[in-house]
Amino acid sequence: MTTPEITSAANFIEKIIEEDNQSNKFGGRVHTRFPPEPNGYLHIGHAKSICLNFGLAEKFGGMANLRFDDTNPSKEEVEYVDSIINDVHWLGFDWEGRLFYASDYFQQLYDFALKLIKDGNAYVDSLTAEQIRQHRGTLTEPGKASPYRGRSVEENLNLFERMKAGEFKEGEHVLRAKIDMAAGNLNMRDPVMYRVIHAEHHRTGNQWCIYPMYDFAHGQSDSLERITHSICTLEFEDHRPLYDWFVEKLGIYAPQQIEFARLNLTYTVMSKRKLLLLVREGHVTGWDDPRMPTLSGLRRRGYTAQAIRDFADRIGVAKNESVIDIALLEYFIRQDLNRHAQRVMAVMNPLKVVITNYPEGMVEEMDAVNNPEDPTAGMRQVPFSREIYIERDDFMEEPSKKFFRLAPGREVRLMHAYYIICNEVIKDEHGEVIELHCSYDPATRGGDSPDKRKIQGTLHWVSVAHAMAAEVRLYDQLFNTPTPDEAAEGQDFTANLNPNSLQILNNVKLEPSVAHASLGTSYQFLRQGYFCLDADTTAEKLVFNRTVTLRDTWAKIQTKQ
RNA sequence: UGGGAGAUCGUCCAAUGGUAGGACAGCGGCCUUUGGAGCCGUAUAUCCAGGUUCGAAUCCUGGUUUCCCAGCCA
Repeated sequence: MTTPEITSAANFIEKIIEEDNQSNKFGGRVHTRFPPEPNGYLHIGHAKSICLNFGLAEKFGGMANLRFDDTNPSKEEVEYVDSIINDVHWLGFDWEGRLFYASDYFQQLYDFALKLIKDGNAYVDSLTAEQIRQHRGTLTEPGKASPYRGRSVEENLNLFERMKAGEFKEGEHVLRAKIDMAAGNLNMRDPVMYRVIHAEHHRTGNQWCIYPMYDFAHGQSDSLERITHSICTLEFEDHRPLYDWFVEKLGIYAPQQIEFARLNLTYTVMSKRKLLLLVREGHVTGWDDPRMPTLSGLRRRGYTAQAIRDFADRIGVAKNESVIDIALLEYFIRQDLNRHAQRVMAVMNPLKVVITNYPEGMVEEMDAVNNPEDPTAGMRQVPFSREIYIERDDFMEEPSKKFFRLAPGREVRLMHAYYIICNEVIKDEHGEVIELHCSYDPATRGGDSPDKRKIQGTLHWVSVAHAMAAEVRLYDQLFNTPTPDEAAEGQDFTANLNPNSLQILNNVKLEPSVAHASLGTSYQFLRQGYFCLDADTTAEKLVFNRTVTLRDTWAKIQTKQ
C-alpha cells in the first residue's frame, strides 16, 4: 500500500490506555473486543468501532476479540453472523481465532445468577411487564418495590430453576437484580437479568428457554475474556454503574468501560432498525444496495477497505456527538482510487461523430496510459476509427464563455488520439443534434501537435465499431437532506428519501479493454468518476456502479451561473 | 436540585496555564493530453458572564444549551 500514514493525535482513549500502562493497572495488557449483535448488517458506524478496537490492540501490541452478543434469539440470525464475520475480515482485521459468542457463556451466566440469588442480590419477580414498568417510577419520581421483592432465597432458587426448566410461559416471571428502586439512575432500579423466551437460538438451539439480558451478559462476558478496555458508545454510560455492580457482587475480574460518540454521517441514517426498515419496505434492493451505508453496500458501490480505514482514522474519537460530512468519506475513496484505479474511456450519453477526412475502414491502435499516478500500471491500446462516440455534454452549439469543449468551428483534443474541428452539425426533424461532422489533423496523432498550439479541451471517446455496451448505475445520496432523522411533523425519516437516488443509463459505450473486467475491480471512467463492475453483470450485459464522481469544476461553474 | 454526558472554524479533530493548529468543505491562483490529480495561497472558531493569574480554550463560580436514560432490545 502506498497510502501515507494518517497521523492523528492520540485520542482520549489512547491517553487512558497510556495512563493505565503507566500505572500498571492491567499489567501492561491491552485487550479489546468488537461485540456486535447479529441482528443486522454492519454499517460504517460499526467500522469506526472495529477500527478503534482492533486499531488499539495493534497500536499497543495487544489483542482484540470478535464476540457476538447473541442474547436475544428472537432477533438474531446466522445470516447476520456470517455477514459480520465476512465484513470484519474484509476491513482487514484478524481476531486470531478469538471468535466468541455470549451464548458460549450461558451456563456460566446462569451460575452467576444463582450466586446473586443465594447472596440475596437477585429475586424472581412475577409482576407483568406492564406492572414492572409502573413500579419503576419516572425520571423524577422514585420507583416502588415489587410485592415479590422479599421472596426467600429458597423460593427464588426454586422459581428460577423452574423458569429454566421451561415450566413458565414468556412473561410470567423474570429474574431481577435487587439494587435500589429509588436510584436516580433508572438502570439501578432492580433491572431484569433473565427473561423467559421460548425460541430457538441460532447456536444453542432449544437448550435454553431463559436468556440473560444484554446488561447481565455484556459486562461479565468482557470479564470472562479478561478484556482490559471495554469500549462502547455513549448511551451505555449510565449502564456502567450496573456492570460494575454485577462484577463487584460476583467478585470477578473488572474491565474498564470507556464510552465514545458513535459515528453519524450526513445524508444517511445509521441505525440498524432504520436500515432494516429500508430493506423490508423495499426502498432499497437489500442490505448491500450500493446506496446503503452498510459495509456490504459500500463494498458493492466500490468503496475499498483502505478508504474506510483511512476515514476512520481521520474522523477521530471523542465524546462529542458529531455528524461527519459525507464529503470526507468521498474524499478518501477518491484518494485511494485515484492511485489505484485503471483509467478507461466510457461515453455515458453518446453523440456520434464522423471524422470526414479520416480514411474509411482504417483502424489505429492508440497508446493510452493506464494510470498517470502509477507508472507501473503500464499502457494499453485503444482502437480509433472514422466514427466515434463522444459525450453529448461535451458539445454545445452555442457555447458559453467558459465552456471549452467542442462547438462549431472549435478544435479539441481527443484524448490519446487526434485534434478535431467541428465542421457541421446534423440535426433531426425536431432540431435535435444527432451527429457531428468533424475533421482531424493527422499531425496530432497521440494528442500532441508539432506546433504546440494551445488546446483547451480534451474529450474522451469510444470507437463506434469497437464499443462495448453497458448499463451504468449512477447513485446519489439516499436522502435529500443532510439530517434525514429530522423529519417534518407527523412524518418519519422515509419522507426524506431522495426519489432520484438511482439513475440507470442503458446506452453506455465502453472502450473494448473493459471486456476483461472482473467483479469488484474499480476503474476511473476518464473525466467522470470511479466505477466498478456489479454482480448483476451477465454474459449479455455489463453492469457498472458509479462509486463516486470526480471533482467537477465545470459542474460548479454551471451551478454558479 | 431525577441521574449521566457534552459544548473549539461551515463540519470533524487537536492544543491540558504560554503564538488556537490540522483535515474536509469554501474561495483565489499555478499547472495539466482527465475542467481529474498535484502544488501554492486565503477567510472563518474557544457557548455566555464573572473570578484566579503576568498570562485561561484549559483552573474556579454561576448561567445557557445539546444529547442519553422510564424494553422482559442491544
